Amino acid sequence: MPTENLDETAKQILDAASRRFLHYGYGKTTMSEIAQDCNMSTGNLYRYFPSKLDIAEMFVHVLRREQVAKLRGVSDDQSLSPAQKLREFFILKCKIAYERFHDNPKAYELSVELLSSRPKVALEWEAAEVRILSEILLQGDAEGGFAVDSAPQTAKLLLDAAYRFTSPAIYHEGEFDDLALELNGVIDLVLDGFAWRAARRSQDKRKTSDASV
Amino acid sequence: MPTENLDETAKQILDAASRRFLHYGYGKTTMSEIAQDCNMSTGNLYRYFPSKLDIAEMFVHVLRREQVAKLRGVSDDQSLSPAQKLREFFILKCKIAYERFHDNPKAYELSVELLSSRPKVALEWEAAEVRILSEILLQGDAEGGFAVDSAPQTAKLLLDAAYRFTSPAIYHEGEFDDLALELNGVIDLVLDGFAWRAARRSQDKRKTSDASV
DNA sequence: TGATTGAACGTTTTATATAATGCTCAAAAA
DNA sequence: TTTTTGAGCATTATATAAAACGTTCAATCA
Repeated sequence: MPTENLDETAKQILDAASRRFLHYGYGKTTMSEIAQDCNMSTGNLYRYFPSKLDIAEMFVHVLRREQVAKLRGVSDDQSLSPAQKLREFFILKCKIAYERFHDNPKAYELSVELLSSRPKVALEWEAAEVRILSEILLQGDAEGGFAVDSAPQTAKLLLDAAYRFTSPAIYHEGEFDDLALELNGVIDLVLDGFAWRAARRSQDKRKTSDASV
Repeated sequence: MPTENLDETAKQILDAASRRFLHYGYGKTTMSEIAQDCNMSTGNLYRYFPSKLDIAEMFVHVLRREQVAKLRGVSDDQSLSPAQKLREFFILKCKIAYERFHDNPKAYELSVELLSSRPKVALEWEAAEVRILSEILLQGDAEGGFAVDSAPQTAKLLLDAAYRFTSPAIYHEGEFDDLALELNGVIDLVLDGFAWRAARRSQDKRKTSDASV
């Protein structure tokens, strides 16, 4: 579902719809308004998008791509250790969720509406994050700082543990810094868990090589 | 806010209200229905409870006391190690949230309504769990399996990490066993984190005692 | 032929009028 | 005096009518 493959007209529709979604929200923008903005009839919209909800899905898809790109940026940052990447990944994810909610309530509302009508989208989003996290975990495993059996499974586990801080569905009254502080506490503990497993693994190895001698 | 201190009449009111809350939900039971069940007028209800919401608060307070008692039972079980207690605590909390949602939607709905009108109640509930968890953590610290600096702070951290599995606000479509499996994965990692900290602490101690020689 | 239109259809949302509810308090009962 | 009552008030919920909306498709246009 890439934005690039879109027809020129489809892009125009998406653009007009996006402006209205951001300003007035999903429920308060009508198909005829979008059509008017594009100087066309409502019927013609359906030649480019199957439904209004599909326009919304494409809209959040664009937003989401920016987020995933940022998260991938953390994973690709060569100056960070795997442990630092893990921390930065979750702090950034937390920040994205926090700001989305506080700075852009319309986009937030739209995401909620979409996820309730299209649950599969949430699974795709999670899969994208699991992929990025898995890379970080495998790097940590290779360099010896972590010990990870199944990277995707462990990635999912980490997403679960950070859920409280990163879910857009949870309203946070306090400041972001307070939230980040608590999240860092969880990450500290998780990293210590990985450290323990890495230590145990190298200990096991030593035993095995001793036995084989 | 103990149930024992209640007037005989107040107990009768709470009893009648509880039956209706469970059967029809909070919104669908009226003060006049409660009054009828107690053979009294609506006005008289207000001599024993300040408002309908306060009856509801007392109702969930009773339910909640049972839950906290169960959780405390885990903490008091002498046959379990601190690590086992930690695991059982969260699995039980997860089970309570899961069953409340699936088996008793009316009570669930009531809790949601109460917590949105009375946010302080949620803080009290958390405080109760932090107290129980802190005891477990301190025991683990004393016996050497864990290393905990601030027990209440660490307890809150653990509640955060398990939020996804234990929050009544999150709907879970799958089976409980699947949920528990994932939760166990998080607990495994957390326990390894404690083990690492305990190992580091004893290592530091050795160094310190070496230096003092 | 391929693209576009806009009236028409069933559904959803909104506006409104009506009923019901939570709660108070002066009066009555105990 | 203390307890209870129930009509009355302001607010909330419900029912209903009207408007608006998403979507379709036969007709029109390029």
